[in-house]
Amino acid sequence: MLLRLNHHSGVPIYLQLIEQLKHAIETGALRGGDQLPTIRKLAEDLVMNPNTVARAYRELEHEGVIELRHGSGAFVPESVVSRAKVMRKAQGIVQSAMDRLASLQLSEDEIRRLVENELALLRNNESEITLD
Amino acid sequence: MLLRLNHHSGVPIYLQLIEQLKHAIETGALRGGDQLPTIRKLAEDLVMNPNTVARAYRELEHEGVIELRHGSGAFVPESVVSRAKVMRKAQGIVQSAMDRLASLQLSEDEIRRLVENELALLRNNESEITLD
DNA sequence: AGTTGTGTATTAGTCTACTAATACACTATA
DNA sequence: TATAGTGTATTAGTAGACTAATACACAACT
Repeated sequence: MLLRLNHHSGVPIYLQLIEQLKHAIETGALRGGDQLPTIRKLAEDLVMNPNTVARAYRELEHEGVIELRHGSGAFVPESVVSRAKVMRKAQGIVQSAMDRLASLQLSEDEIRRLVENELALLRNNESEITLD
Repeated sequence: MLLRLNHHSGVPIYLQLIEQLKHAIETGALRGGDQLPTIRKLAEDLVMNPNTVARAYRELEHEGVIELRHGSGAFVPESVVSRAKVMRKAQGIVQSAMDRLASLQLSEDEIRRLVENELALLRNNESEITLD
């Protein structure tokens, strides 16, 4: 398994870990039933605190991507296989949208704001203040 | 001009201001050549520190959306009119993509991660760590 | 020139996200 | 039931983002 981490990007390590582990599952590097590296083992290899790895694992479990067994380890459930297909489809949607946006000369921050705006609309929880 | 602000959403006020002011321009509530509300005036109306408004204005200028004239005020340059069209197009792209993603039952965080992933790919600045 | 209204800069306080240090609790196996 | 290996919980330190307090600098107008 190959993990790409960047300690100087400003992106929290635990988020990068989540992304990379998901990628490993989606590409088949990790398959249903497989056991993931131990929290301590991975923390040692990556030279970081076990809690940081634990946080990534915890969130992955919360999203249903992995399964944590207290005292035993972390495992990839069989069910994620079909989910991987969905994620690949989603990734394609995002990629084509980003490509089209990039050709419009938008900055990254502007793209992020458009996305956040749409997400907020799908949620809808705002109050109003009126000026003359 | 109507401003929608939410002090309890966790989204920084200055970012909400940026979004709302852009929206005002894109919808035509603010037109080319118009003067925006004074920093102090807007800060007073919205009951916040002038620096917070100033920050929003500063970033909007950095993005070319408004023009700051030291001692005079903040203005909407004529050039933003064509840009508004581009932004409307971009907004449409994002909206359709978000709709399709939402129908795939993705969480907001998952969508954000896909977006960040694509943005990173368009940039490309990572180092690798290999595990056995 | 003076005055008033404008944006700008500096500094500091507060809050939260992130990471780490450390101790705890569960499970498997001998 | 002992022990080694696993995930879990609590607490604290650090850094950065956000906002505010305050003083500065420029521009228009008399």
